[in-house]
Amino acid sequence: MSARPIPTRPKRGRPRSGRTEKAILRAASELVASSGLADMTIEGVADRAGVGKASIYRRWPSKGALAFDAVVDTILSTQPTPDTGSLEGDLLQVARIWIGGARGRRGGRTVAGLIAEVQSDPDLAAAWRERFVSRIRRERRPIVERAIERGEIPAGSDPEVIMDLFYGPLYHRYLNGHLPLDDAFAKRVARMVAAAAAAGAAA
Amino acid sequence: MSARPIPTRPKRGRPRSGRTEKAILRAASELVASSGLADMTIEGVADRAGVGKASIYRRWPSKGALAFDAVVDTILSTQPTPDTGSLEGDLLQVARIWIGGARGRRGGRTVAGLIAEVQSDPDLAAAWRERFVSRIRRERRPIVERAIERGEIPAGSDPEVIMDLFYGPLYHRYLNGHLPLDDAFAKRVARMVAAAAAAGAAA
DNA sequence: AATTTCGGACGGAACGTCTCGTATTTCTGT
DNA sequence: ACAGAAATACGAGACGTTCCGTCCGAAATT
Repeated sequence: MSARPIPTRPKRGRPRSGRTEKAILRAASELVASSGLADMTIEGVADRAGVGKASIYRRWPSKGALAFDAVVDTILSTQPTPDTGSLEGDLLQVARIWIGGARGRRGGRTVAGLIAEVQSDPDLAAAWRERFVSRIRRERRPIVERAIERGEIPAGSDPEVIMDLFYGPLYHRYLNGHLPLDDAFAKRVARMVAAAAAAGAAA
Repeated sequence: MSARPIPTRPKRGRPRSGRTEKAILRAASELVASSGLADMTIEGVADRAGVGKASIYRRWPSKGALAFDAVVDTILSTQPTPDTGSLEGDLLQVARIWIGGARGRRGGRTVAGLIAEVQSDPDLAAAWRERFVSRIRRERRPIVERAIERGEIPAGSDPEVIMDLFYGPLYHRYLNGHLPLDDAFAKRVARMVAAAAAAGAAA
């Protein structure tokens, strides 16, 4: 699926050019940023990168896979895990960062485009889960664990359900756009999730 | 976007055939059910309906709009609003019905396909919000209102936030597929949302 | 010599537009 | 009242476009 930086035994023949790799990812990233993921095309990426299409298909199996690799690191690198001293405070912080991201990069539709892409491509869906969803949830897990250690919420609380209850509403408004994704919403979500967890409803 | 049953002044020329309209919607609906929304094509619909492509484009501006009209009524008609006597009971009932739907029709990916489609088409997104999201939320609103009347939750509780907190996690697992969408999850979501609302966190 | 790289050509699928000849309806002129 | 003209819809499908994913010959590198 993605480029493997595994240093394989040097084989015979001309080796792949690292320059080509970089140029493709860079071009794809730029095109997604300027035109949106839905309008990005493999041919467009090849032209901009000054590369043959075969060189792209040799490395990535589909448009979605390339877009994923071109974009996922940028998205992931922007969100640290806060430690404010309370569950609600941590959640609010994360929600604010998340909303900021959703408003930022190209109107924040990049992630929406990826989620859309993933709905009709099982392989890509697996990559999405493993390299994006699971990774973020793993990173945010200490928020719940610390809340348990502090005695804020019961020890048996399920971090997964708490994560779903927290991220679910954010993505819901983000993808449907039925109501604003603003700071007031961030506060309410953080407060409600913290309250539900404190009440032991996640146990 | 959709067929208007408004009795307009009869214009000159041959009127549109209601039979053609029905045939197109029926064919589109069948194709979505059998092949999935992503694989439905306008040409396929035209062939199956025994209709020219122009007759489709005369009525719907895009593939997404047609798919939406062909499918939305079927999805909406299957979900009554329960009244079990408690907020948590009502929410659990809705969650179970919702999950049942997500597992039912063609693996339940139809709604996922529509949400994906909507992410890159602003007009379709508006139709989605108005004719699907808002409609369901309007129908489910009594669940929250009754809970307020019963004194289960504070009078100032915001039904919209409660809806987001409830539906958000369901859609989150549905679209990402990172964890199972089962009855245990339904119970926990219902319990947590009810607990958060009872604690007055939605006020 | 072996093997992979490269840019680009190629065939295929689906899009959305357009034209054809025909059918159906309203409008206009007598 | 009636005939023709005008307008619009119809099914069928050709058309040009875009993009996909594969294939090809030549160049590059080991």
